[in-house]
Amino acid sequence: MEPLREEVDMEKELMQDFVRDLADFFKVFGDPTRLYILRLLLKEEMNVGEIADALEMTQSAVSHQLRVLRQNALVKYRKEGKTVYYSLDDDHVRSVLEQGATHICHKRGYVE
Amino acid sequence: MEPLREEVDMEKELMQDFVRDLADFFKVFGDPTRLYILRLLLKEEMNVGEIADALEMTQSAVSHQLRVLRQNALVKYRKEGKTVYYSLDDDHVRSVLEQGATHICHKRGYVE
DNA sequence: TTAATATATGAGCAGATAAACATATATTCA
DNA sequence: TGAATATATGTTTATCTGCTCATATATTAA
Repeated sequence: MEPLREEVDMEKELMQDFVRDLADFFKVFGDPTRLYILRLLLKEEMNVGEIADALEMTQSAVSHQLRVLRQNALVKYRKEGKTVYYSLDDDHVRSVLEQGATHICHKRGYVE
Repeated sequence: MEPLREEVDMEKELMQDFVRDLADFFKVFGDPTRLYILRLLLKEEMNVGEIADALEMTQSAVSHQLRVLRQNALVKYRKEGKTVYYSLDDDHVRSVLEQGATHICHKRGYVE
């Protein structure tokens, strides 16, 4: 049975939404500052000030990027008094970072 | 033994180069058009015209994006007469796409 | 060689984005 | 309550990016 015109359109739209979300997801990894932050959080939970100090960046810049990471569900946070501690949200984040790193290592010839 | 100042600087620079490369790598995945192209090439080798037709985009736009994919070693190509066939270069590309897709599926609640 | 076809590329523009700066909010402590 | 501290956010600006349009290159066929 042939699919209805509307079903085809619907499926196309769902696919487009998915691709847009996927692009947004990867876009988050596509900035050095955000990767530096994720790299820190890969090791341990940290608060905003510690991250800013470690990266020698302004608190504002770090906070803006943390928002991007939050909105895309790559990090989670907990509040303790005035301080906000951030950590990685999801093991997929770890996997994606590792896959990417592996690719770069191969490209650079660090590994066969 | 304490590392020399220069060694520390060197290591930092190498790390920064690595992070920059990694960001560039992910940036390539951070655009819907490029994901559409990769999605097509995931299934089969295609030439530029076929890709443009499939995506209903101009040949120029597709060609520009293929260059980005080429420069970042995500696709390879072979020439046959006037026609240039593109395909995925590397299995890491597949893995990264799958990891990303899995993340989105989880986020959307398609999978527990 | 000339025409036709497939692809690549340079220039320009409109929209997106990251950081700086200033300011707002929230929490603790005196 | 007011001051101090930690973080978040609105605005602006310089830079980057993806597309269009025009053009260049390469290959084939007449």
